[in-house]
Amino acid sequence: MRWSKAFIPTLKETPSDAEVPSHQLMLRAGMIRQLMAGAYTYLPIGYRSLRKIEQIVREEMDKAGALEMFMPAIQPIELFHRTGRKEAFGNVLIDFEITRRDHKVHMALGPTHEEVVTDLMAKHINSYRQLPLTVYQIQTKFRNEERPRFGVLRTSEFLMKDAYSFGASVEDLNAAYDAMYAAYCRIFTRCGLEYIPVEAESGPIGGDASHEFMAPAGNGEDTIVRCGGCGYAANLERAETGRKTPSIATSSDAAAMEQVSTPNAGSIEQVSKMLKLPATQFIKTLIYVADGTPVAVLVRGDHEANEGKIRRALGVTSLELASPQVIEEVTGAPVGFAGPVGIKCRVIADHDIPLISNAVTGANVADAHLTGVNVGRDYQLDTTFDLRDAADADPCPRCEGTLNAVHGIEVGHVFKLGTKYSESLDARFLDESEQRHAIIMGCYGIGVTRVLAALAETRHDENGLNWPITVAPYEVVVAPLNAKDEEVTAAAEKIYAELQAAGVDVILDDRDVRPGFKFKDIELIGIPLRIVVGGRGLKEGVAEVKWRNDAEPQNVPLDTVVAQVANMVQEARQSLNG
RNA sequence: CGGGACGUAGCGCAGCCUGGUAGCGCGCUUGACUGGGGGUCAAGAGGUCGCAGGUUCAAAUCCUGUCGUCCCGACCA
Repeated sequence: MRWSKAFIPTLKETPSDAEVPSHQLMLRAGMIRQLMAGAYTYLPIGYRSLRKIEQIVREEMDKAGALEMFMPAIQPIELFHRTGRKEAFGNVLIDFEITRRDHKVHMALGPTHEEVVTDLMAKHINSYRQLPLTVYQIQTKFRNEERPRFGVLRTSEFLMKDAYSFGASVEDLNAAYDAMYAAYCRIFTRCGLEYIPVEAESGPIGGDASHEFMAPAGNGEDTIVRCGGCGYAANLERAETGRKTPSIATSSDAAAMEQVSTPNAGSIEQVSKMLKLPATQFIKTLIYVADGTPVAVLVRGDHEANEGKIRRALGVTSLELASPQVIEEVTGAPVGFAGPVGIKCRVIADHDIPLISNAVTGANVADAHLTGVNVGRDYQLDTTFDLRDAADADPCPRCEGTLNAVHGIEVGHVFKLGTKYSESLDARFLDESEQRHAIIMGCYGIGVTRVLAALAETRHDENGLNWPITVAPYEVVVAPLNAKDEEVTAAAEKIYAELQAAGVDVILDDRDVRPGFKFKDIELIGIPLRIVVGGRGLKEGVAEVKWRNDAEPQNVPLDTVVAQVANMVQEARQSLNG
């Protein structure tokens, strides 16, 4: 490619609408432009990078035995009714009616394709002999995000690779899942993206039925915890902590319990400000209704209750926050003043609760709190549970290490679906003994556009982007410093042509602009390898070669520069592709 | 859906409070010079001030409504 013939509208200044680095830099580098909130055009160099990621995904999917196909983005709403996902998706589903002759057709833009593939397989799979089978596609997905944000990280229209496995047994499912998991690791490695596979919500099957692949990034929307010691990593909702039940005894410096007036202050934040005591000194008392019975759940004031853990600790199936009426019945006070002292229902507490001496709690009286509340004396506990979200610095559940909370961007998800869709869409097969079973499914997604954004988000410096060679829009740029100097341009043209012939993805910056201008653009876009041909070097018979990451260029003789660069590119590719 | 901010040239912004001539930087066009880190000089082009209504002799400016975009939160199979 010749830069003079390319369409790379770089920006010197940062558009004010862009907040996060990936958005700012991709905009500035001329890779994307916004059409409206949550919808972006990929300009030529942005699309080149996107397609390179796509190709890596494709190669690894094929290698893992998945078969590529292509399903419609428009889907009949009826399929979503059958699986109950019209309601589950709610407003996220983009659906509409169109008129065809004399009748209306109600359809949706696919937010994903479980319904479509399962329907397809329902019609074509009859026998266990046709299984197992994994298919995939790379296609645009549509979701009406309530709040699109962070540029290309969260959009209403995005490119996704979605794969679906169909098996006759749990063994089939596990094999497909493991193959996908391994392929994902290779994909992200080849893309040069740092990633952490984490245990995620397990869904209907339980166990290790779901993993998310997270790219650690400060602006990531998800929080995960990870142990530096053993590598345990999990989604915040799912993460266990290594905390144990402490000794439950009244503190030796327990103060007298006192009731204080806290008019109209029902939240921890308000009371904390009023009493000038930190939230860590508070016991948060949440009233839930568990399988029809009210239960008080105690967590420390600065912690978040985890409903999944509470449900498991209680061994119940239904759990929801109690209504104001129930709360009044149990506490004798309006919402906001509940506490464990004298409460009229079962109480369960998080491990951290007995450790709070002289705690502040609601008084179970309107507009009043208690201070100096101590376990054993003022309220009783037999044992404690892990009832809250994991937090930074919690002990690891698997080893002696410590958990660290990190933000991450979800770039992939593998999920053991089971028979949820095959049951509702009647996708069944006959086994060896003519028994009919629902096909056992798995689904596996990669946000292709998100991988690109995550790379931009994590690989940049003050000068611009810094792409891994496998994803960069061009691997190498050849920059003649003076377009009017015939010797310089001739030398650059020669290098450019020979690199092309050597199979290197190269762009020639043949624009008639000053050197500094070229350097800035090249660094902003983040082309990994730069070859500079200038009058100065030419006199000595050398060109300058510099990696985007290097501080200083190295001089390479003109007659070997092509061979050397081709070699460097080859090695860089290999270090990622393996 | 709750809270907040912003819409003025392609981009970044000033002007608005206190109504009267639409301005700056970058970018763009032409020419000359220049040629190793977004260069200099000169001459230019480019605007329904988001949109609609209202107040006024007069509205970018004041009032009302509306649309759009961004941020925080809720939500995210």
